[in-house]
Amino acid sequence: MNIEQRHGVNGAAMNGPAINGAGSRGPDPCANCDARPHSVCAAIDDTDLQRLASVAVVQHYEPGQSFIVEGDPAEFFFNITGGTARLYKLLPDGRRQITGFSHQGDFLGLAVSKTYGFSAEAIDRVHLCRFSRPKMYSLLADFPALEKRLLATAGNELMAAQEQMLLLGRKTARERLASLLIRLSDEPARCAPPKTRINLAMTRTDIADYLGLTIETISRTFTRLRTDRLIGLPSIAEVVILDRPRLAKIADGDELDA
Amino acid sequence: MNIEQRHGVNGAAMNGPAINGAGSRGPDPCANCDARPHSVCAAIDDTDLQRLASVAVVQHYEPGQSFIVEGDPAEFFFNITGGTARLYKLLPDGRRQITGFSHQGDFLGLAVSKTYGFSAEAIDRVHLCRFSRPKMYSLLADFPALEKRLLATAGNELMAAQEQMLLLGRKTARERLASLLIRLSDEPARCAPPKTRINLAMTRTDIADYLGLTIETISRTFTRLRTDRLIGLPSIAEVVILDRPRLAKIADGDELDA
DNA sequence: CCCTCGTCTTGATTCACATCAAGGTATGAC
DNA sequence: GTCATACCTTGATGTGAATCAAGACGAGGG
Repeated sequence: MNIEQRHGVNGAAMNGPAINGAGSRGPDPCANCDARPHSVCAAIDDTDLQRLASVAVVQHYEPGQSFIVEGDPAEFFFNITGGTARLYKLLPDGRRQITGFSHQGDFLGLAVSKTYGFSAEAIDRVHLCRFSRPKMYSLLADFPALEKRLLATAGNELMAAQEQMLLLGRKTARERLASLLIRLSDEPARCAPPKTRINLAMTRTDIADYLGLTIETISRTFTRLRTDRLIGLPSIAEVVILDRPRLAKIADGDELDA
Repeated sequence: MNIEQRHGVNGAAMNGPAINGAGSRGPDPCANCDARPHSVCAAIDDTDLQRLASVAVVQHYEPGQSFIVEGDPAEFFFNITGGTARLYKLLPDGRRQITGFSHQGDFLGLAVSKTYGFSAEAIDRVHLCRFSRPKMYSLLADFPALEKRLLATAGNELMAAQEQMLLLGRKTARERLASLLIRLSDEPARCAPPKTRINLAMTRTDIADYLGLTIETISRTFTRLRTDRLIGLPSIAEVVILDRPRLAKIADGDELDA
């Protein structure tokens, strides 16, 4: 398994995230935020954006930097405005389980606990807004619509988590990878048709730790899906879905053989 | 496994759940509800209990009866007032993953979706309150404290789900069972000291489907924990924890051998 | 009491995936 | 260009848990 130490990124970028007070990058950052329509912030009216902006702190993280550490005091909530992050938990010997990937519009830190229950790390360059807990709570008190939206978000994440438990507890390697590919192809287009071409932001190691497998098994399973003409692999970070119906059946555990 | 829906089983109790309009079993059912302190209903003041009672429908289910079916229209929310239920998802070929067990005070149905994303079944005799979605939403609108409480609940469930993903994706059989036993020993006593004696409401099959294993592996692992003097098994449904510190270390993946 | 049925335990064997090991490929530094 | 470094792929082998197969135990019924 993956017991070896994971390396950080070297260079000045590791000396801390770039921080901007919300006021420091334009007249009204929230008004121009392209993540707002996709995020819980959409619950707040245009007229109240000043208030929202006043409690948000904009931050940027380089690939590999972590911005939530499991066990640390849970001081902040986060809202991803760009890039992709991985959320994960570790066992003492280094075994890692990635519990999810967060993208533009995702809200992190819902768990009401003294400390964070997971860690979060930037995969590519991540942009986010940070909210201190007290300020977030006062925001919630003032904007019931925000709370409603958060509740809906939490419900959706709960459903996704149950789906992932089914995957981890009961699906084969082939079914797991097929599930991931189907999900990724559906993902960013909220209502649009599923994509045929997928760009993998994450590495094979990330995929393995997300699906509860090893990189070798991921690699072999990719190869097998390709030789079965279900997918194409034009480059290492790209997947083309060639036979979506069959891939979807495999993902749902609905395929006689394997 | 599917005993429910059978008309003509003997005894009136099996002809569907017993239903009481909230008003039909006493002057103020919510005021006397022993689940209220442990549930989201605690967010509602004594003075507003009439309102709460007016939207709740009390129901009872016999062992094996299901009250949520995955894929059915999600018309209701549920609040367990007594007994234990299993929540699960199925694959077409019958593979089952139990995503959790619900007890007194647990709230079900948070996911905001047209249809239920999981099924729920009574293990022993289950008592619950049922809320129709529209009525629940109007209740939420009138009692912001209720919404806050639901959000907190959802956050906790999300944390539990992440913990379970770690278990299913990365822990060994021994670690999984140890984790379950530690959790069960902590469970009902919210702040009280952990129990030494655990009563298993669920069968070996339930445990297996919860931990992503088979009954044979569960049985062997129980035996092994017993021969290692970590637990005692006075009867088939009882477990006594003999060496909690070591069991907890195993559960956390913190034990050199196995 | 014995018999049945459902559940649990134990043993023998198999298998899917992990581990160990080697080589291939892409990228950036120099 | 060469070299170094990640990262990925493929092959050989090992192993933890699944599967297959008996039995054992306990509760309930006749």
